[in-house]
Amino acid sequence: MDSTKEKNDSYKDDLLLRMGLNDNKAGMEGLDKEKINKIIMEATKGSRFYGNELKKEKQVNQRIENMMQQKAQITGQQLRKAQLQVDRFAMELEQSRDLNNTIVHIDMDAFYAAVEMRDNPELKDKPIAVGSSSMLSTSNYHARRFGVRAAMPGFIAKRLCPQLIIVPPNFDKYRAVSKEVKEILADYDPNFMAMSLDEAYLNITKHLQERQNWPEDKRKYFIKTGHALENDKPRKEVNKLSEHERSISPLLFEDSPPDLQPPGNTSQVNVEEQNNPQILQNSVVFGTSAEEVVKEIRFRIEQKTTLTASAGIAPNTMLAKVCSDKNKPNGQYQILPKRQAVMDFIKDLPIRKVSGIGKVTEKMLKALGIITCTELYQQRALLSLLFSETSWRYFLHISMGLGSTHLTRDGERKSMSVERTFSEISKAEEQYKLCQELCSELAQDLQKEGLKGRTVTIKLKNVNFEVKTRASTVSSVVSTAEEIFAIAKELLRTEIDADFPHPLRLRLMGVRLSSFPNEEDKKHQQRSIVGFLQAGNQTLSATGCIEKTDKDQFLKPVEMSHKKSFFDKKRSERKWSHQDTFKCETVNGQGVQASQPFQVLKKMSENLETSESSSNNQIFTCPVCFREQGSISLETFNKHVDACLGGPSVSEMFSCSHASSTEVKKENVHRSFSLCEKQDSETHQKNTEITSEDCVELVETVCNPSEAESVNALSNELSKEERSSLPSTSFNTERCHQNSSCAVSLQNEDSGSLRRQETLQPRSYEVITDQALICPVCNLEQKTSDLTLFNVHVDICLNKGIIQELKEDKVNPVNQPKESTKSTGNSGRVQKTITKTKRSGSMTKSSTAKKIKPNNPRHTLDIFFK
DNA sequence: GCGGATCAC
DNA sequence: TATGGTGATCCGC
Repeated sequence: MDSTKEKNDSYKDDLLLRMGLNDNKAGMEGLDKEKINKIIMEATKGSRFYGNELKKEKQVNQRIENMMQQKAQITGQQLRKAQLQVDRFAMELEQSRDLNNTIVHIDMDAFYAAVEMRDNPELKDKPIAVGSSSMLSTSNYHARRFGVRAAMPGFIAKRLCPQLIIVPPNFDKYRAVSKEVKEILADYDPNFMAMSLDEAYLNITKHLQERQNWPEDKRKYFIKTGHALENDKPRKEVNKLSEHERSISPLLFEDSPPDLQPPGNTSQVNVEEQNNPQILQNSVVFGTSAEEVVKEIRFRIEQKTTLTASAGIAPNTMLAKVCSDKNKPNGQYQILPKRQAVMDFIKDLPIRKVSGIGKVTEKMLKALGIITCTELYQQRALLSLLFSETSWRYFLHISMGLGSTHLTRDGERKSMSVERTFSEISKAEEQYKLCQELCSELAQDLQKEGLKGRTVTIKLKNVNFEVKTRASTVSSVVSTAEEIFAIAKELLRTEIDADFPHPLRLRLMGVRLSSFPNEEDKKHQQRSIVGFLQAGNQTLSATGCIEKTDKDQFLKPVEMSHKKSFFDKKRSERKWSHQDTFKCETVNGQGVQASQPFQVLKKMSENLETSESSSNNQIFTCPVCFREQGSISLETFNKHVDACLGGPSVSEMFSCSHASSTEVKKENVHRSFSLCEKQDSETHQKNTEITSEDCVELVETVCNPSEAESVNALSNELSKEERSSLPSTSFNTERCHQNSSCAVSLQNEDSGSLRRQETLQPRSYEVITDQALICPVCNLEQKTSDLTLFNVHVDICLNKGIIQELKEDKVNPVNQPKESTKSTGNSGRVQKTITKTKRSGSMTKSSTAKKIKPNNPRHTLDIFFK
């Protein structure tokens, strides 16, 4: 959509802040700004929505106040020092300024509304908006004169403009039109970056070079002609294009018929049809400059879709985006690739125009007297003391007119979610049901992209518009509706319980899955799998295609001998960890990583499970010696691998493993492990040194009176449903050992952190036992036969234990995490040690200046820093 | 890793 | 009567 930001400003800012400073252009016809604001206020005042907006505003004001206090404490010396450092960076930036690229930002004008108008001539001269009575996606320019904007609820829009026609969105249609536009764009930059259905960036640098040698013929386009009455229209449009674009006013745009062609004639002129003399009556030749190229693009878009687009041309994406807004609608603007041209343009540019500077950032900067880019530059030293490094560097880029000069390809998706707004739902039953439905939907979407992830997040918005998110990360990826729901349900339950006896009065619920394994992870896994299964094992088919390089690596171990193979490394790590004295240091919040041999086995077992032939005897290839092991049982094979590794029996590891895992960061998790492990070591005395030690260590660590209670507490955390539906079993050492068992081995890592080996995956588990699944935490038999689900259950149980532990911590402040934490002095609060610092070497900041939470210019940052 | 916030579209 | 959905990122824990 074009300038959603501006729409929000005029609507919300004026509504809430009544600052009257934004450049709302709604005044010429329709309603004047004051009247618009009055109507909006009347419609909104006293609503819950408004109440929440006020609350949020107060928070922002508080942030600003904090910032101002910090500002007041900054000394002249600090500022001078900062100035030097920032200027050094600014100089580097200046030196690396790149004006050699021609970036174009294309933005379709009032896209959805324009499509609807095009396809329904009755709407042509009327104010329309696309959306629903609760929310509008966009409005046409006619409606905008009444203050009707995107992101405005339809019922308020109706008050502003009673004649307003609200059209429900037809996304399929918009997608189809968008595709047509993109086909054109691809001619100029096959790697163009689509930001949405109606917006895209192009890098036409290469096209421009090639175009210089193009004959006129190649730059010639024929104007499609409709019936006689319309004949002149297109030509007129084209002529307009050759004139100053500024002369094309919104009024002209509004008045020009959206359907230049009669409805019946849908044929479009394109390159293939150019030779058809019957269609062609007129033609236009575009020049070779960037400006001409963009005119050509817009011309072609209009010819093909009967829709207009606006465009910006500049040396980088940030500027191009701002430019495309300049002569909207149906206009274009160029910043010439000269430093001075850039600076002139930037000079008085309000920072709010820049993508990434939103309402809050604008307000915070305004409090510092910063409205334009010039002011942003002038205050650069101060900003470096008040904002995070990410933020002030971003600000500096903007203030110097810098941005990305190349378009980065879309990275991999990081999350997927579904959420829904509804009329109040307060009954827990209905909330669970809804949650389940959302999980199902999400699972379907995930399946389409073949995604699995480890973090489930639920989002709740109550009737007062207060938003909460709650997340849980489990050890193995999940993707099915059942798996996700098992986790989401518990998160929801915790929230419901927390407010008991009051119900959660919800107006929105959402479920998100994230922590998808990245490419690295996948390759890693592949390698492990291939290593085990490549030798003529059919199960390869289950893993899909294998990369050649990976394959080679395992097929020719001898040739690889000069390098340390993956397993070699793991083997030495393992030995090293055996020799090293174990230190029981935990880092709060530290993730647990799988130790390799275990991981490998897990993956292999998964493969066995998923393969069609899951008989016990398989042909295995040892990942250590790379010898085929013939048709043997898994257990025998495991023993062989162990022998190769010189480590403990794999079968022991299996039996000494946990059916699930979570992060070992809370003590009660240790406790449950210890209890279990204790039993385990009694029955299995052949534990490795390291595990034995660990067991002792752990048992000692938690050997206090509350330990048994902790386990009980965990099982008590289970819902009534679960308790009633499951057989009540006392903690059973035998089961603990056979079915789940707990602590595996602990490695001493470089960081000195305590890590637990990745616990066994359910499928591995299934390989070795077909007994009932009993949760090692709550000790209850689980109904499910789905092992992933079982795993999820155990993770949840463990997480619940963590929650329980936190509650205990609250009650008893003495019970604080002791490792890797430091007291902050005054407050007595405990902070986690900073393990990672993003600060660049040369930059230091005043220790007194606590960072203000900066804005989050998502893709702007992408664009800036990639 | 979690939760709140900000931003874009 | 009534104020969206999806995805990303950052910061401080």
